[in-house]
Amino acid sequence: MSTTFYQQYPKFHVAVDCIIFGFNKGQLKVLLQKRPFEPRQGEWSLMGGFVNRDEDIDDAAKRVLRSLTGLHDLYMRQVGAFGSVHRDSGNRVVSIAYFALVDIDKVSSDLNYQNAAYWEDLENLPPLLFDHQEMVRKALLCLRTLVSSRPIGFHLLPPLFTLTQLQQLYEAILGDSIDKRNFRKRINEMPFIEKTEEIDRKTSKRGAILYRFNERAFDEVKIFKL
Amino acid sequence: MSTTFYQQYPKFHVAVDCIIFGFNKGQLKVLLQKRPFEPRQGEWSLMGGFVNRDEDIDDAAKRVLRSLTGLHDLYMRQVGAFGSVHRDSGNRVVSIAYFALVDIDKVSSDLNYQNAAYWEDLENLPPLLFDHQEMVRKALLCLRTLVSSRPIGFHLLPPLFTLTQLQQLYEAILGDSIDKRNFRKRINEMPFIEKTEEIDRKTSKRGAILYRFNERAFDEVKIFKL
DNA sequence: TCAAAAGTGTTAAGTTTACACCCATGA
DNA sequence: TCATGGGTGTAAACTTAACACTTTTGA
Repeated sequence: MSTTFYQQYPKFHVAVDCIIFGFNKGQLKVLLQKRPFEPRQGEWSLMGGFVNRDEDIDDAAKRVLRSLTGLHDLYMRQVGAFGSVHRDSGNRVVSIAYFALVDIDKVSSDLNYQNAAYWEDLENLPPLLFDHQEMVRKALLCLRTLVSSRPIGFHLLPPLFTLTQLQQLYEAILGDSIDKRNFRKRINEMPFIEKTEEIDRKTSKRGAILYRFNERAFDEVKIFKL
Repeated sequence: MSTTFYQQYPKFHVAVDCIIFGFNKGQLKVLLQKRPFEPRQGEWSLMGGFVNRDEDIDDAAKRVLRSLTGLHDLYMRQVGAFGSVHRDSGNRVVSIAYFALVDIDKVSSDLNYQNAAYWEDLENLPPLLFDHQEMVRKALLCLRTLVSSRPIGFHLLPPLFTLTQLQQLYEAILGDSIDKRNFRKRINEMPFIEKTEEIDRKTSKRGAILYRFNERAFDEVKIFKL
């Protein structure tokens, strides 16, 4: 029987840990949790969970993300596996890190409250449990690489956004300032970023034009370009 | 006791699978193995192994790589975790894929023979076991991204190499042809690629200058640039 | 009326691409 | 002597970077 051969090898707990990025007031944020169980209860950590017996690891990540945000569809990518022997002081756990991008306004604050989860500025994170700091670092690298080649930033913004918001988002992700005119010129060349009729008056007296990401138009560009 | 909390969760076999890239005669190659055990014994697969109880996952990958190549120091990077429920038909196994770059001449052919391992052209791979095809695809994407931003190609070449070899290597990795003069111009601007006094006469009557990668010079460039 | 954010083009610098011939040598 | 792979520079196209003032309006 085939399982016999496998059975001589050790088994491990397998977990997922999620780096949930949000964006608000020009700041990139990460959703952190006060760890609700021992060991090291109360320390700041990423939201995680163990993989279930009949669950794909990606589905485990989706489940954890859903349980903390209430969101069913969100942008999520694997960052990598973390498997040092002593990375978790409780027991041997191999953990797969995922990052997710969410519209911070759509996240359920009830669920955040129930899970003792809080948005913290990426620039000013508290010390984190285990290797979670390293997971965040790698997730940010992943995000930077992706955002430079694909329009995924929209997942961090509300459906309608101003160009100033979009620019601040890119600056926050890339950690560098961008020339306003050059930025707007580039955006103007992207047919999938559409001007709307709406005006935002929250952040300026004059008001700023609201834009929208048109996924359909983006897919068309892809067809012709790739 | 802290382990109590963890114990309610399931455990899984955790494996590593290695995509070992080599380069010979203008072709990128992958080292494949005839799977030596059931289930699906005899099918083409990547070289893999289970993670040991007190072993980091990276160390497990190094061990597997060493057992098949005889090499202790090789360039290796994690590709990602693969964890679909039914990816392995033998049992539930979460597998972490790693790719490695080796100088094909330094690989022990005795060990290859003992492990029923063979170099196959990347362009012309046989059907592979489980999700190994997908692992190779992701590894190649990883490799392309890395090779475009860092000088890691040297790990696939002998210590001394000609510019033609180097160009063919880049062409094989990127899957695109490169203009010879533009390529050489770029290489010339890299102080860490050093001309030597040696001439290679294997591939041409006239002979070609052999070059060498100077890691120390590369590190100096890094210090000033980063 | 003024403070605060929105919006708008041009030029220079740098990078990338395209392209064709001579060289050295062993067979 | 000729076939084979090695080696070399320039100009055009394109991309990126630098830069400053006017507009609108609520307080």
